[in-house]
Amino acid sequence: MTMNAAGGRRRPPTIHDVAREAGVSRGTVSRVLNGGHYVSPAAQEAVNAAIRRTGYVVNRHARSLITGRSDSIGFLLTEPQERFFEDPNFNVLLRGCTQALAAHDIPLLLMLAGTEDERRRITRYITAGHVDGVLLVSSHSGDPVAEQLRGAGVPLVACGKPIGLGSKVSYVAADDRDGARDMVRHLLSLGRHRVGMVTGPLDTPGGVERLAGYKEVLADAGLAYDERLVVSGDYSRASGEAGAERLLERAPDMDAVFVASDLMAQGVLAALQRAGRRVPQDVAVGGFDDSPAALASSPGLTTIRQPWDRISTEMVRVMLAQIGGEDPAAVILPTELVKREST
Amino acid sequence: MTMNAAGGRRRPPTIHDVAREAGVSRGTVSRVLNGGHYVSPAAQEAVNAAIRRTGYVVNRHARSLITGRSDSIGFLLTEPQERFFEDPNFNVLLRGCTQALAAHDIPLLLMLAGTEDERRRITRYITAGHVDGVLLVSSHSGDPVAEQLRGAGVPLVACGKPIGLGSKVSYVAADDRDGARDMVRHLLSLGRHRVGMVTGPLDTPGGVERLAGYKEVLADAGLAYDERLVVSGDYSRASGEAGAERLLERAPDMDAVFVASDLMAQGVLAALQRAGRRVPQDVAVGGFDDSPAALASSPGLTTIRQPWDRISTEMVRVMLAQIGGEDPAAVILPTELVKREST
DNA sequence: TTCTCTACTGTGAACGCTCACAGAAGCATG
DNA sequence: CATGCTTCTGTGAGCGTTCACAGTAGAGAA
Repeated sequence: MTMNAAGGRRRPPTIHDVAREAGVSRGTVSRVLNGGHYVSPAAQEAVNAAIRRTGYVVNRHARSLITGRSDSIGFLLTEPQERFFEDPNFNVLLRGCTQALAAHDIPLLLMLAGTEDERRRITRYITAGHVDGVLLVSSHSGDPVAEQLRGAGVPLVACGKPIGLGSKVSYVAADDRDGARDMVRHLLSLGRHRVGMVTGPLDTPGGVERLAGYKEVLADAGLAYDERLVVSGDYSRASGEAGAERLLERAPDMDAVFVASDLMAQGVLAALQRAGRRVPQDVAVGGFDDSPAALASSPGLTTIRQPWDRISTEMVRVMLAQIGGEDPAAVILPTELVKREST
Repeated sequence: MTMNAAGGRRRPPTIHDVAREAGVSRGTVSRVLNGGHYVSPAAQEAVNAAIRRTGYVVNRHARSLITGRSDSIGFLLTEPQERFFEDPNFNVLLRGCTQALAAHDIPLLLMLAGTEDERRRITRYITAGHVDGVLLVSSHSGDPVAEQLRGAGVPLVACGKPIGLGSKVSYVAADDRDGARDMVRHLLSLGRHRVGMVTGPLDTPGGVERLAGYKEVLADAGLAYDERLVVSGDYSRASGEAGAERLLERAPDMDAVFVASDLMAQGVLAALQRAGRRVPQDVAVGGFDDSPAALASSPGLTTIRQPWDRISTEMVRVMLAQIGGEDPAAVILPTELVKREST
């Protein structure tokens, strides 16, 4: 007596029911479901109406069984878990990818590889063909998981240029060097001459490139490279704090600092404030990422925006193209300077 | 000439291949795969050896097609996206659930419902039976998605007690009231008498319960409830900051404050420092959650630990029990006071 | 012996879909 | 009128499992 939904849990309609309802064959319904080529408008309409009437939704398992595709893709994070807990960039990227995939009706399977055990399990899961491809986030070089997946022929799209994986793996990245140049030019344009830098880890392309941009602009401006003005961190807040302390010690006359991530920049701000330096009056601070952390810090952080939305949509686009048989591709996206109160 | 992995992409072994290799029938292999009841030790061993030799992994789609289960479960977050970006608690919970599910070889599908459009899409996806159950994170009351899912009979386990969903939905929560009592007792034990509070949103059970605990302890200690000492926030950092400012204005003699989340407590610390109050000397600050934010703040935040690991494993346990046919259950877990430098 | 019971094993029939193929209909071309 | 081409449609087979059922063998009871 009640509607379908309540209690009963009756068997859901199949493609067969839809075909009968629409007065056509299974084949025609299937064709409508998959793009509608070679289907007459009349049949098209009849099938769509029948689908609406019956409330039919495709059984993905039956489809996958025959197509061999799972129509789902994995999001694999091989960073240590503390970084996942600390850095909101992951959340932004995760949300972007989830959304971009949802537009194609593809679910995202979350895979977090912290321990060695997890790495093994996840590798096995992926190489078993349970996902069609993997969106990879792993900044450090020599990632064994990525290497294995690539070897197994799993479509892979990395966020940021992966080190040591050859040209066979696609990636989407922001233009790190150009962004760094913009920021350092901005700092110089404020009349600062003692510009320090807290770099990212130098075994990552991002870390190297942002440092390269810094050096280039200094050279162009005729300023000598002073190694007392450069320390390196690991993108964590704590390393930013420690870095700033070292800089203040080694170069007390520093009047600006370019920090390779917003999270580290938060640490830098804290260290500067503790040391009694005013930001931006005494020391101007520029970050990188435009992560939510940049807005949350006080004063608001001037930073280089990574176009996270475009990065995630591009990752998904490249992934789908690759699953469709295209060759791996590299996409570099432009960054943008966002001025706030810290400079 | 090369091993299976490279280039070739040959057809993976099926249960049939394993059966032939082991000299038994498909049925026997299937029985070994599913728990091994009614299988002789000899056959058991032969099948396992054959599986190892062939590198067989089950085709989940074929299995799902016949069992009707998807063997995957969704993690649904209906919070606004800013909260997802700001609050590391979500990451902790997400990781916990991913891990707990992985132990059962069940993938986690991430579902983020920000816009109305996404809500619809996700609801359709879930009610279509593409997941076996949903782990739900949505603190606010009257969540229409949750209501619909419950109506459709989808197994649901919420994190935190859901409002307005009747008793038909399982949940796992920390003992908010007891945790709040512990914290306020701790603050009083330091000799403070003017203890303020920044509450969570009062349309959430967590918000209400933590406030109730605060009131209880004050009453037990014979202290009058002073409404100038209580402001409410929305768990965001910014609301903590604003709350602290209001408290300082309305009750300048405040010597301690209990903040209903660590994130808000970060904001409170910032506001206090800006107002020139020393923590903990002038004002002691206690948070709630023991989120990564508590460790990152300076001074380190005394807080009430929510047992995130147990919360996530319990959520998964209850979920699997429910899928297995058991009734919805409520689990309340004890909290723990973690002392750091802010008190 | 014969029967029953338990422990184990094999087999056919689904599950709901897509794909390849065959065929029909309509229309232009030889 | 046959032929070919294009557009559309229906049908059978099969994807890799699990499940129900039938059947076998061996042990113990009648």
